[in-house]
Amino acid sequence: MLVSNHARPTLEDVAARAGVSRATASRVLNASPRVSPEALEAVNAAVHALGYQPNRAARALVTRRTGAVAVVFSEPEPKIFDDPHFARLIRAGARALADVDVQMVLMLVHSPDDQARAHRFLAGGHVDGALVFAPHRNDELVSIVKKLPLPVVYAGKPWGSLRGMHLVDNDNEGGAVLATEHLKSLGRKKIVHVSGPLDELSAIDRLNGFKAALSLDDKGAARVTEDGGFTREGGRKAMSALLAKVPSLDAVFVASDLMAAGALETLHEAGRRVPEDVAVVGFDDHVSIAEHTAPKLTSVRQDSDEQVKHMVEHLMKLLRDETVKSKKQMLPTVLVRRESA
Amino acid sequence: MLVSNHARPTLEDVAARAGVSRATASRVLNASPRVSPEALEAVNAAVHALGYQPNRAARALVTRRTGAVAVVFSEPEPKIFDDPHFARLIRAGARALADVDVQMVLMLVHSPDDQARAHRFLAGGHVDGALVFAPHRNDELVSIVKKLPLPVVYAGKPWGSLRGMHLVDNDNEGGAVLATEHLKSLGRKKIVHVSGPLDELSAIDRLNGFKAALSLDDKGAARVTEDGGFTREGGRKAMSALLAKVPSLDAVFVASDLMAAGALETLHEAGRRVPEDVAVVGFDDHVSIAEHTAPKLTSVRQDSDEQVKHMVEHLMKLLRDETVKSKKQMLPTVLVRRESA
DNA sequence: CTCCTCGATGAAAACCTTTGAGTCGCTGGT
DNA sequence: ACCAGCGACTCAAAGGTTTTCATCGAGGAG
Repeated sequence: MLVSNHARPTLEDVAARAGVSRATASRVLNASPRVSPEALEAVNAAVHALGYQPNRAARALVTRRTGAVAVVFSEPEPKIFDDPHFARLIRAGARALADVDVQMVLMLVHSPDDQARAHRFLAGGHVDGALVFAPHRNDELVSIVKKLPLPVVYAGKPWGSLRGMHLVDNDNEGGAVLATEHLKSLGRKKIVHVSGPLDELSAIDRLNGFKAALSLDDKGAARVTEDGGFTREGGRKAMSALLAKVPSLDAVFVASDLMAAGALETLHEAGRRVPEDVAVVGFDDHVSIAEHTAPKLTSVRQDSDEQVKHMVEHLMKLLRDETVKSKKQMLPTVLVRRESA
Repeated sequence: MLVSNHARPTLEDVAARAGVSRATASRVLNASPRVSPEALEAVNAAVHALGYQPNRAARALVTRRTGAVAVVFSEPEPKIFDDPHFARLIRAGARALADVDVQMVLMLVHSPDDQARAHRFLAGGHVDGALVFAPHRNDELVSIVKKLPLPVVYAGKPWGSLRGMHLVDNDNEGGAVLATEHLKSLGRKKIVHVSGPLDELSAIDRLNGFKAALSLDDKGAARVTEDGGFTREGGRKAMSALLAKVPSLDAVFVASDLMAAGALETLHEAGRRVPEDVAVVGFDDHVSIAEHTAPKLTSVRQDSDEQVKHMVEHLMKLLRDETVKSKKQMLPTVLVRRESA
């Protein structure tokens, strides 16, 4: 009976061993309610004994479902991937998708070439849906993806019209308000801001929160804000510029931890003590950064794991039920106090 | 998710439009030599006109090939993923696999649970092969993967017997020799070493290179070496310990850039000037780190992009021809001089 | 002119699963 | 006794591609 034939067992084999038809075996595997307890048990036993694993291709062929989803990062500046934020998102995606037993197909798109490839791939029906990370202004990829008849969930707000889109965003503006209010509550009077690149909506939202908390108009904000480009080096430079523009500053809200790390270095070199002379609040709460700066960084936490988990959850809902309507989900942010403010 | 408007064209449609049979159309797509020039052109035209894309599932069903390969990172300490090295490898993998038009299925395994899942997945025939990154000693995953009838290429030497394995390694030992010789050539007399965790062979190889260049035995090496765990924080601590153990040190070879960044901070705090008092050489040549330390870091370059590219190439060879024999490939390393040594 | 060879092509089987339609044996109502 | 209804199952038809084998026609050798 036990044939150690190295060919993988098929559903037919399972059915034969369980003494039922292929159809019944299939129904057991798909948890159909219309099977008797005996059949169910017999089939399960056979599956176990044979170590049966459904053939994904055959299943995909008939269900027209691939059991895979694409995770797409659109980012013209490949070096930004050095940001630990990126690693965190990938990690979260891998985990969340594995949990629901779907394959994660990772796509990194930088060049127009990559865009074309992504277009071909996504249009080719190789995946059931996609998670898209495309933070930049006027990203061609978003227009491409929008036209596809493919369920997509975005991370954050992509640039452009949001009509009919599904997305899970962090409350960037709220978090920025939190940070700024905290600095105010410490009695700081000259609060400045290192922003992210203003072609990303998350950076704009954070800037807006900063402005709102201080009741600043555009002009006022411009006087106390510098763009740090979401890089460590950018954070250094922006901080230098701010020290020059506003020598009397006593607090700074930095729109990312990576930039904050750079800003701290600049402040240190300039002889300003943190938090005594200058209070600093970051954004992201990247433990691997925030816990290792000197002093440890107070930061606004956005839970990327949670964000990705929600994205996956929502995409699965979309895949099950085509009629889910457009939905924008907003995740709360919270201030984590450490030593820098 | 298919839209009723435009059902995707099948090979049948292409054949009809080109006025040939499905078989011939298929032959064209698979670049079979046995088709007439006219047929070839007609089919290509039809493919283009219809925007035809082969159905992957159907193809997989008959060829018993999935067109996907797994990229597996086995790493008990999830936080290590914050290392930019990880991001770089993923990026390189995504690119290299996309170039040969195969899907990359990313698997991150931390826990025994993850191992079980990976086992099921890899044994389930869901991929044609795997690229495995498993640097740690006695990694259970390696034993699991070894038993699978699945073509696998390893990154670096996994722990244990290498019989019959395919791998692409960097010349860690040679690079370490390079670094140490360079420090010697600068006239440094008291050279110490911050190693990686000694449950990784790459760390051991680098340590061995260091020992070889200085003709040290185990005892001698122990006196001038500290384990920095491949983390920034570990680098700081190891450097402190070394300063205590060998106050007169005038050079240090650090087994990774991330650790070197930490070591530089410690040296700075201790008032040692780099490179005047202490010369520092890192390993990895991570531009995003090495270019942004103060002073800029001299480092041993290992080209991860190249490594991954070779891994993919070799795996593809394995997939085409089952009879390729076991092969260990070694990639050269080279010293990149900047300011720190 | 016939017989062969050979290259290009087509018909059809095979890959493995899901699923709608049909079958079978019971129960319970009339 | 009969029939409707029902639950549990089986049959067999897709689903789109590759590949083997047979066929067909043309051209060369005899």
